Amino acid sequence: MQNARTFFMEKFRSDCPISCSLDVFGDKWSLLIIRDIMLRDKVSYSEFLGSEEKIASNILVNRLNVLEAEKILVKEVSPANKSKFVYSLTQKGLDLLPIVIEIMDWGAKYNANCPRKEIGKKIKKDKAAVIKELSRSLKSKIR
Amino acid sequence: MQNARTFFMEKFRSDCPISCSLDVFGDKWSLLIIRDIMLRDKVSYSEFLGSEEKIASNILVNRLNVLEAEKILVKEVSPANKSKFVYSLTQKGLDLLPIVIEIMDWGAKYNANCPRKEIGKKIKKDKAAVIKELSRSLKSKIR
DNA sequence: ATTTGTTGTTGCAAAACGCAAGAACCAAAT
DNA sequence: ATTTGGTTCTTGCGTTTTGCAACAACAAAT
Repeated sequence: MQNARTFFMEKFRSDCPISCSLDVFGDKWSLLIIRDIMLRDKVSYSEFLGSEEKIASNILVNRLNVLEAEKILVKEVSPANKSKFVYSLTQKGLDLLPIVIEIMDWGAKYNANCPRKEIGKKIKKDKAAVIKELSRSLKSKIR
Repeated sequence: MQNARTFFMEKFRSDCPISCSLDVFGDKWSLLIIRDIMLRDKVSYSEFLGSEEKIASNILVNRLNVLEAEKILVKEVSPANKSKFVYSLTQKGLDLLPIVIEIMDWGAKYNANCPRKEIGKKIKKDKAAVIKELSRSLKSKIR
């Protein structure tokens, strides 16, 4: 049995909250999965696998497992299809929404090749309102 | 000579602004360098190298080069010490501030081992005010 | 000339990633 | 019972990235 400090040290580089966050989702894929759930109504492995960025299946499994272990996502058998799993956000996962929105806004602002769609224009006009609205509609789906 | 589309494809996985952003700073180190500049008044290679997370020197050089190439940072000879370089944020780099603040807030909220310091408590109380205030004070230093 | 401070490089081992193929599992259809 | 189709997950293998340690390059100060 290891104490809390040992556990912490094995997992995190420092006690800086930014560093700790990046230890969890600081990679090129994790937040894209979160995006798919938050903004594209995707919920299953096969839907994530189909996204345009073409994540490899082994990487996807690994990231889903990490996000589940971190209690950002919850995995359940689909009510509609018993041979399928669906992933839902937890409150902790939903709280990533402001980060995702800010990243989207920055990316749209500085990439001519990333045309703002409806959501992007709304963000540019009133970011707080978009976060509030989305947060409200996602709230009803959290586990 | 390649056209813009080819250039874009070689660099980015898709035209999603979130994906494009992660293509630039989606790793465990880039935003820690930005944090050091924004919140800890660090400006030089040796100062970044000294941070508690202990980045390797080759990784640091690589990330600084990427951030400079992306026009997030600007590298100049130090006015005070001619054998030293200092890195400054550009407007594009400064615009990462809301992302950094949101990540810090999330990390502090969900890690018992990341006690909120003064800045963290301010963020919890009034996030927008902190961003506004910091943005204002950093604005005078951008290149 | 030597020392000191700062930035950057190199070699090598370990870890993570990307890709392709296919295995495991389950449910529904035949 | 067997097959089919859909979904999830694993494996092998080559590539890329990372981490680590030592050290090289350079300029300024002594």
